[in-house]
Amino acid sequence: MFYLYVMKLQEAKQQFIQNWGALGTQWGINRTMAQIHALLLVSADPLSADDIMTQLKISRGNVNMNVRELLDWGIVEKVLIPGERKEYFSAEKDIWKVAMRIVKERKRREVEPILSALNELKEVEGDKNSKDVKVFVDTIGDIQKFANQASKGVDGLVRMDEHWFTGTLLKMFK
Amino acid sequence: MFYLYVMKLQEAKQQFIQNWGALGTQWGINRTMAQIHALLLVSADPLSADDIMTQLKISRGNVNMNVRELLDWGIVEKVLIPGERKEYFSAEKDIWKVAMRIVKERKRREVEPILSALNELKEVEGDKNSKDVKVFVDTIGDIQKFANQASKGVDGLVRMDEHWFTGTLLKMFK
DNA sequence: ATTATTTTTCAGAAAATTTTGAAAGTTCAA
DNA sequence: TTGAACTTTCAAAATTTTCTGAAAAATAAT
Repeated sequence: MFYLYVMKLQEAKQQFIQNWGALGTQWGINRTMAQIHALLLVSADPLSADDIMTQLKISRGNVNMNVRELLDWGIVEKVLIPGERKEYFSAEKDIWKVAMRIVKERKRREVEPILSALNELKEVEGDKNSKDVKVFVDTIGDIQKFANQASKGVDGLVRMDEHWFTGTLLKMFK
Repeated sequence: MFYLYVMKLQEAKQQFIQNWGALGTQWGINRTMAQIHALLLVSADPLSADDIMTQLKISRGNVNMNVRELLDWGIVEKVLIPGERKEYFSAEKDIWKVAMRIVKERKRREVEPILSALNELKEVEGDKNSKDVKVFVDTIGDIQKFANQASKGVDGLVRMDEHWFTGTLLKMFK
């Protein structure tokens, strides 16, 4: 009876980890990183590198690399257990915070660099009456305006979150 | 003099296409697809498969495959030019509409399937007082609630857009 | 029908990304 | 110090994704 129950939970976890990994892939996040995140999300207690290796059947190097990345994203943290030599890891469980972090980081790492690159492109020389030049300058301009606006929207959301969002709005999700 | 001007525009376009391709990659969209999209975005007139092949230096098969995908996403359309045998393609230039489409499609194709998969995972058998089971069920539940809420948010935005958003809010971006 | 033009398909090749595992590096207790 | 326990690094290997190009299929003109 106990055995049956353990099997079912493990099965469900496994299923979730696979799904999460596949979703990550489609969003440009490497499969293993998403799987480690999923594993930590559904683990009641922090896990060591060895635990992760065993559960996901992946190498030590792979665990190390991807855990470091998750720490960088700020959605997993190192947990030191008194009297233990090993490092343990646990994931932020508040899914709103996780989403916030990801959006914020992607903006910072990916959107902002591109935006500043686009800035330079507005200085195209040439006849402003040429259809080609006009379409180019307009398109770049529109993308910039859009991205800047979206960027501000994200900032607003994050700022709000830091005040009362988690306490108030999150309750709507519960 | 004319030559100089053409060079600069071409250079700027090239730059934009490369940037857009790189950004796409990081977001799980294949590089070529993003590049074709970028090329069409900054082209005043519709382009044929041959035009795209030449400008991006890629094969016919590659063009065909990725243009089909862009058509599927609904952000590029086929343009038939009277008296011409070839098919031409042009991109939706309203960047708000493009963003809307992408968000909507990603939701439909990627988020919804995962959500329904998560549904099945809530039926984990076992002692509801076990810490492991509790953490698992809670986490899955929170993700579902969050994703459902976000999903509704997207729907709302899309529905609004179909009424007055493009006409009204878009002006804020211009 | 026949032929010319254009589009689609898809197996194999190429490129890009991810993973491994062993060696090097750290850290800490004795 | 030494060495055991643990973490990090990174070149090479494995895997996954993307691309090519030629052949097949479709389409339209003659």
